[in-house]
Amino acid sequence: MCGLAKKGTNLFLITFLRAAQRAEARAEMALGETGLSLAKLGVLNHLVESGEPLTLGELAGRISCVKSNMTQLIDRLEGDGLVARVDHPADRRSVHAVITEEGRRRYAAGAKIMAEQDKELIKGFKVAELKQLHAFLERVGDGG
Amino acid sequence: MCGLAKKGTNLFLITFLRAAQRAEARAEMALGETGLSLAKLGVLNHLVESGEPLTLGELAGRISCVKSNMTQLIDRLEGDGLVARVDHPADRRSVHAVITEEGRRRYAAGAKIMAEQDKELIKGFKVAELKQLHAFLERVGDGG
DNA sequence: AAAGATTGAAATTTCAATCTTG
DNA sequence: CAAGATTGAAATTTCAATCTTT
Repeated sequence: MCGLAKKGTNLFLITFLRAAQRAEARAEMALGETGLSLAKLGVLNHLVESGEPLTLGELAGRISCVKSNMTQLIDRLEGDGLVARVDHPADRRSVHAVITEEGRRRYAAGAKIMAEQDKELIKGFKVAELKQLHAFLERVGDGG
Repeated sequence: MCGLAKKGTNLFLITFLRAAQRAEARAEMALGETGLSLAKLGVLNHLVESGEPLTLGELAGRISCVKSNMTQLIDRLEGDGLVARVDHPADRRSVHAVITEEGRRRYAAGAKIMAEQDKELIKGFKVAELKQLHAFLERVGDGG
């Protein structure tokens, strides 16, 4: 975790990014015991939620990373035994990523940890406050 | 920018981290024209704000990164001509980072861009809303 | 031995180039 | 030639080990 000034600026943006750095670092740390990273968990999440195999290009799009990164991320997940590469039935250029049983178990464990982290994060805030914050985040995350 | 699921979860944490990813990506992109990264800008910020040279260890602490990372970050900043290494006057184990004139100019340019990004980010929100959001972010960023 | 910094290697992500298939 | 995936190299950060000074 590196990069942002702790003090010295009063930009909302800096406070925002710094808070996210902390939250992300804690999440990554907590996920550590499952052997997952946020990136790996994200891939498993999409495979579970979609309910069907996805091509690497599709996954890269959903995760917002470049295709070559997905190639290597799937390499690692395959090495972990959490996904498998399968030929695309129709298009021989494409490759499907399929989640394994172990992948589902690991995803469940990771999702549980993330839910705990989430609970901790919003602890002590009123519903109205969270609504406001959520509205802000949605706008930012959508490209505002 | 990679790692978080776009959809499929309803965790506040995910929405939060994903929004921050977007904001950070935009900030890095905008900073690009100055040749600075958020990490480099953070170092320059601390040197400017403190008003005096800082040791690499001190900078690493303020930026929340490991010391070896600061060594290499200062290597790059020195290569850019934005800071210089100077012997610590009292302790010969320590090294001071000093900002150069060019470093100050570059920092000013970067800070201006960040201010613009900040303005864009908070555009459309009321002061009271921002105060609440800020309170949340401060708590998260402090380690709550 | 402890503190400060550095070095070399590992991990993750992006970019440019390439290879295969359409 | 365009689309999908991969490979090899560059950039950034962290970790482990080392070197110097206290």
